[in-house]
Amino acid sequence: MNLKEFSQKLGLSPTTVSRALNGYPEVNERTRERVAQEAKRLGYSPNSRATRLATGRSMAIGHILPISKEHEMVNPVFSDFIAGAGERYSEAGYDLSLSVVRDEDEEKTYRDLAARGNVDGVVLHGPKIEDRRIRLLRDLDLPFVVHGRASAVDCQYDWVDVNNRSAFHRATDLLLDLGHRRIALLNGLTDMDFAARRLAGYQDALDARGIERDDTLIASGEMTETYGFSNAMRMLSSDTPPSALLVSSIVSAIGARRAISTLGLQMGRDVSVVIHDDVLSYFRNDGDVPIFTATRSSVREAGRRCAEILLNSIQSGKQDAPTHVLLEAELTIGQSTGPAS
Amino acid sequence: MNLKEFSQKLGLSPTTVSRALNGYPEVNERTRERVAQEAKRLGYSPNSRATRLATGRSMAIGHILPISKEHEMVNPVFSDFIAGAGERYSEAGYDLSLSVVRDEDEEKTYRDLAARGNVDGVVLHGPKIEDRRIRLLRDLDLPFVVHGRASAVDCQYDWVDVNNRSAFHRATDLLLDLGHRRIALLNGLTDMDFAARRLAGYQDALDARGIERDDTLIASGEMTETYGFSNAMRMLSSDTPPSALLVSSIVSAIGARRAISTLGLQMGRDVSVVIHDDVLSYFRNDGDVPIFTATRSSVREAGRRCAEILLNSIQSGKQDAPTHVLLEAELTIGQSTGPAS
DNA sequence: GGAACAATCCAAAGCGCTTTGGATGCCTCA
DNA sequence: TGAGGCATCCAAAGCGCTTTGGATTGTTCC
Repeated sequence: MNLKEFSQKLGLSPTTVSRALNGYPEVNERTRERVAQEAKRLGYSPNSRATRLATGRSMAIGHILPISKEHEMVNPVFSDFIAGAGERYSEAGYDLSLSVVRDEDEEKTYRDLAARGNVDGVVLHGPKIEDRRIRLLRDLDLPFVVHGRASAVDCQYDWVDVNNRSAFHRATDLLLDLGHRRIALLNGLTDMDFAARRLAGYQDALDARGIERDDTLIASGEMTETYGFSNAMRMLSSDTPPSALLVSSIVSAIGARRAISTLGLQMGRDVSVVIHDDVLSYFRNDGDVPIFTATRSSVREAGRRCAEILLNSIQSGKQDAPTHVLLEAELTIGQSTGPAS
Repeated sequence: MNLKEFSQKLGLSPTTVSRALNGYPEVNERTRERVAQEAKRLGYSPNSRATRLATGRSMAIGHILPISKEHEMVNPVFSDFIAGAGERYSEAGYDLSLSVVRDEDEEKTYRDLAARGNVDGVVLHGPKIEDRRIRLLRDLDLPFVVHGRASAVDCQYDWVDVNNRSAFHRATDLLLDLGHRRIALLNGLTDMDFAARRLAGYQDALDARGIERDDTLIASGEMTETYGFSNAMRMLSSDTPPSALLVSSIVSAIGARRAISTLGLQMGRDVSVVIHDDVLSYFRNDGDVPIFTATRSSVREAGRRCAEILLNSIQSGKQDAPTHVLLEAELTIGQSTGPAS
C-alpha cells in the first residue's frame, strides 16, 4: 500500500498523512493519532526508496571492509566495532551499508558512494600513518569519522581513538617495574597508525629508563594467531630471548601463549605477557583475575562513539570544530605477568 | 550533476543517455561510447536513490545481526561470512545492509525491511531447530536464503549448510578408532539447529559401536573461549574424565586447550581434541600439520554461496524448486589427536 | 518512387514520497 | 459584523531516474 491509497482510506490528503507520520506541527493531534493507529492497523509504512529520493538523504552510513587478495583477512575487531556503531544507527533510523571490496578498490568505492549518493557519511577504519583516504573523503565532501588517527595527515577531521601511546607506555613501564629488561613487542603492520603510536609508547618507556631498544625484539604484521605463535617462538628460542612480550592483540597473544607452552615455559612465571585487549565479545579477558594482563579499551564502545559523532555531524550539517575523542585504556593485572627471574 | 544536465551537455535526451548507460540496444554503439566517455570525464553517475525509486528495486541485501543484551555477543563467524557474501554483492552491484538490533526486535526488523522496501532480500543467520523467522519471511514474501537449516520447519526454502551430522559422525569415529571411549562434546546452544545435527552425528557414531552416551560429557552454550575453558576444566578434572573432546568451534577449542595445559596435561597425548573449523581468517588452523584435528568448512565460502543463490532467486523472480547446498566438511588430522592411553 | 522496415532518438508519464504555497473554516476582538 | 489570525488541511510541484509509446530519419526492395 502506498501513501495515496492509505490517505484515501483515511479520507485525508497525502500531505496531511505524511505530516502526521513525520511529526510536523500543522496537524491536529487527534488526526495524528488516528493516522498512526490506522497505519499500524493496515500495515502502512512509507516506502524508503521514495522517502530517500524526496528528502535527498540516504539514511545510511557506509563502512568499507577491504579484503586483501593475499591474506583474505578480516580484521577481528571489525565485527565488534560494527556491532557498537550499528546499534546507534538503528536507534537513529539509519542503515549500515557495508561494502566488501578488494583493497585496491577502496578509494574508487568511496568515490562511487559519494557520487551516487548511496550513503550520508562513512566511517574510516584502520587509518595508516599517511592515509590518502582522509583527504579524499574531505575532497568528496562526504561526512566521515575516523576510527583511529593518521599522524601524517594534517587536515582537520573527526576521530575516535584509543590513547595507544600512553597505554603502551604504561604497559612497558609495568614490565620494567617487574624487572624485565628484554621486552619484545609484537606489533601490528608498520604502516598502521596505531602500531606507530604503540611503538612510540614503548619507546618512551624505554627512553625514560635509558634502555636501548633492540630491534630484534620487535615484530610487525597482521595480528593473527599464527603471527603471535611464530614470532614468539622465534624470539623465545633465540640465544638472548626476551623475558616479556607486549602483544598488540589478544588473538596474537593466544598464539604467543601457544608458543610459550610449546617451549615448555609457563606464562606469568617464565615469560610475562601484556596485551592490548579490544574486548572482543567471544574472547573475554575478564573474570576475577584475567588471563592476560592488559591495556583494555572496548572497540564496541569506540564504534558507538564514532556513530554518534558522525550522526551528529550529518544532522547538524556539520562544520563546527572537529570532534576528537581520545579513550584511555585501562590497565588490568592478570595472570600473565610476574617478576623477571 | 544530474541526468538532465548531463544529457544537455551531450546534446542528447535523458532517455538516450539512460539507455546508453544501461546497455539497452536502442542506442547506437558510437553514441553509447561517447556517453560513457563523457560520463567518466565529467564525473556523472546516476543518483542511486532515484534509480532505486524508478526501478522499484533496492539493490541491497539485508543481514540482521542480533545482539542479546545479556552476553552482547557477536557470532565470531559473522564477519567472515559477511566477507564472503559481500564480495559477491559488490560484484553484482548490490549493497549489503546490516541491521544491528536487539534480538527481541529481530522479527520486527524483518517486517520493517519488507514493508519499507529497504532490501530486495535477506540472509537468515543461525537458524534454530524451530525457527519462526522462516515462516515469517515466507509470509512477508521477501526473498531469502538460510545459512543453515531448521529441522522442524517444513516449508520450502533455499539454504546453504554444512553437513554437520556427517562431519561430527566422522570426527567421533576418528576418536573411537583411536581407542577413545569417553568423548566429550562441547556443543553450541541446544536450540540451534547446527548443534542438534552435530549431536546427532556424535550419537550416530556412538550408536554404531553400541556405546552408551554419557550426558555429563555433553555441554552446550555460546562458543566463547571461556565456555571452552570452563567446561573442559570441569570435565577433565572430574573423577571419570573424558579422554577426548569434540569442540564445536575453534574459539572454544582455544579455551579447552588452555584448560588442558592448566591441568598440566598435553593436548594430543593426554587428551585428544577434534574441532569444527570454520576457517576464520584470523585463526587459521593450517600449516603442514594443523594444530587441531578438524572437520573443516569455510564459512566464507558459505557466504559466497548464499549470496549467489539469493541474487539468483531475486534476479530470476524466483519460484523454481528451492536450492539446497550441502557442503561436506573436510576432515584433517592435526597435532591434537592421538591414541587413547 | 514510395511502401515497409529498421535504427535511432525523444517527450512525457510514471516511481512514492516530501514540501511549498495556498485554501478553508473557525475563533477572536474591536 | 467583518478584519485578522490561527489551526487544519490540501493541490501540485518537485526529487532524478526509468520506461512506454511514439517520432524521425535512413535504408531496402519491388
